[in-house]
Amino acid sequence: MQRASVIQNEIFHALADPSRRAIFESLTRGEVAVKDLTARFDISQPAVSQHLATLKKAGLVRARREGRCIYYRVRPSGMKPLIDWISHYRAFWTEHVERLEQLLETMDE
Amino acid sequence: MQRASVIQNEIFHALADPSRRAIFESLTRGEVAVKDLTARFDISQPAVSQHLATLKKAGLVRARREGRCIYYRVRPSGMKPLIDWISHYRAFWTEHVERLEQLLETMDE
DNA sequence: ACATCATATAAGTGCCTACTTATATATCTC
DNA sequence: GAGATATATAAGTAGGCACTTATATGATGT
Repeated sequence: MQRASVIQNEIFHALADPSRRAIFESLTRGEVAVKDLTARFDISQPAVSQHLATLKKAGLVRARREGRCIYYRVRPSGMKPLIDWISHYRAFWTEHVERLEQLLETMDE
Repeated sequence: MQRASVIQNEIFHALADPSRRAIFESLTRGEVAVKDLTARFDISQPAVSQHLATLKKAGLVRARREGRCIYYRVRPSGMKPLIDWISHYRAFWTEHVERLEQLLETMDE
């Protein structure tokens, strides 16, 4: 479980940054080249590359070179550790959320 | 959608820190007082309180005073923005993950 | 070979954050 | 009320991180 939590750290860290999450969300709509990502966001090209490197290290995206361009896309199984982390407490959510779904709002205050 | 993403920011930020995630995981096993959390982790009591304040601000936990102790517990509906964020790309996951569940490993390399 | 385009890496900088110690606030006991 | 316990807040600090500009690497076209 040590390895898993290290990966979880990297995934949570990668998704914690708004710019990185925005880039990731862009990629969920399909493969995008770095230059196109750079055009979409108001940060420099190196900043985009650095974010992509972080996402890649976390296993959330993959890269593919085609000529001069490098296309990034989401690596679907990369989300698994995040989903695993959530579903690790699935029993808890089930017990508290699903069963008392309609009462959640009143529970909050 | 602006409000939602602000909350998402706070949740991802809150869960990005390993200590904070460990504290949160402790709370999923039931209500715990601050002093007991302080005993469990190798950080100071103020550090624990600060982490709890961050989790609380993100809507992930709630506090209840009983005498001198303050008991923290998970706020179940606090996870909703995170689950919403993931399920926002549910179609994507469905397409790539669920349908090709057995092929994920081979897809990775 | 050279110029251009696309991306990554290096190096530097300012801000954020996670921690610390010290102190304030709140509750209980005597 | 005084002291003890439990927690929160204040203030300071060191390290990390997200950005920048500058430069290196790599591919294409002429």
